[in-house]
Amino acid sequence: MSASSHAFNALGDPTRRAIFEKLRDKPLAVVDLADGLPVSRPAVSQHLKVLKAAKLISLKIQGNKNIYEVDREGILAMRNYLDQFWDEALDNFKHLVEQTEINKKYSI
Amino acid sequence: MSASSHAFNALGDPTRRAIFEKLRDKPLAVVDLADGLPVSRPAVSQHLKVLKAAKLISLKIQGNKNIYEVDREGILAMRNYLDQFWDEALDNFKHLVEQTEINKKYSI
DNA sequence: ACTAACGGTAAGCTAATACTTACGATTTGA
DNA sequence: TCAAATCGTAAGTATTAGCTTACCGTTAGT
Repeated sequence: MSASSHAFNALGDPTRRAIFEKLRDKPLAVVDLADGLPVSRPAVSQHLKVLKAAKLISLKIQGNKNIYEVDREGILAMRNYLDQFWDEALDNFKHLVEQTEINKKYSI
Repeated sequence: MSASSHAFNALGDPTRRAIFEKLRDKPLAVVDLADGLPVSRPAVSQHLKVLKAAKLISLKIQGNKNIYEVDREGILAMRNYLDQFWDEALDNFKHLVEQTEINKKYSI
């Protein structure tokens, strides 16, 4: 099982995408994530578990609260997967990200 | 329902990913796609329907055979979605693809 | 013309999964 | 210290979705 396969599966669910999109702007606690969503908080917790396993989000515990934030590792895995099907821009893009500092730690 | 949501759902299934990956190198007919996969040919047809709806593949009918090939539109939709969560490389990449001929028709 | 190959769809079954409620552990703050 | 808040997990249910077999229409080739 590659890393990207978990990620595609994770974002395949509409509720998980909604959670993921809530984290786009800023990190949020579980209660804040559940707020406004049409499912219960335990359901959100279960989705967070899947997103975390896919390395699409990461967790930092702040006392009482569990703060989740976007993790680029899962996103990068999906991008690399998609790039296999992408002829024209692929070479140019790869050269670009090789020079990008933030990506070096993921060793593209 | 955005275009990318269908695409993530489509690639969330391992059998569909296997089908999609078979099309990475060259277009294939349904029988050729089903060959080697652990599911029946009708199952493959059903998966192809989902992949096509997600605009990840397209179809050209050649007489007897239905030839499927990778469609960049769905891939591009997913990339654009993921770029929303991608701070650093985003701006540079966007400038790059704007200059890439093949992408202009999708109006990034 | 007739047979074989290709492939989409329908019907039905089964397994996966998203959801709920209930519970317990930890932390905060009054 | 004790009540309230946060959040993960377990158990159970119900819907989803992927699979099979059966069937039918179209095209290719003899």
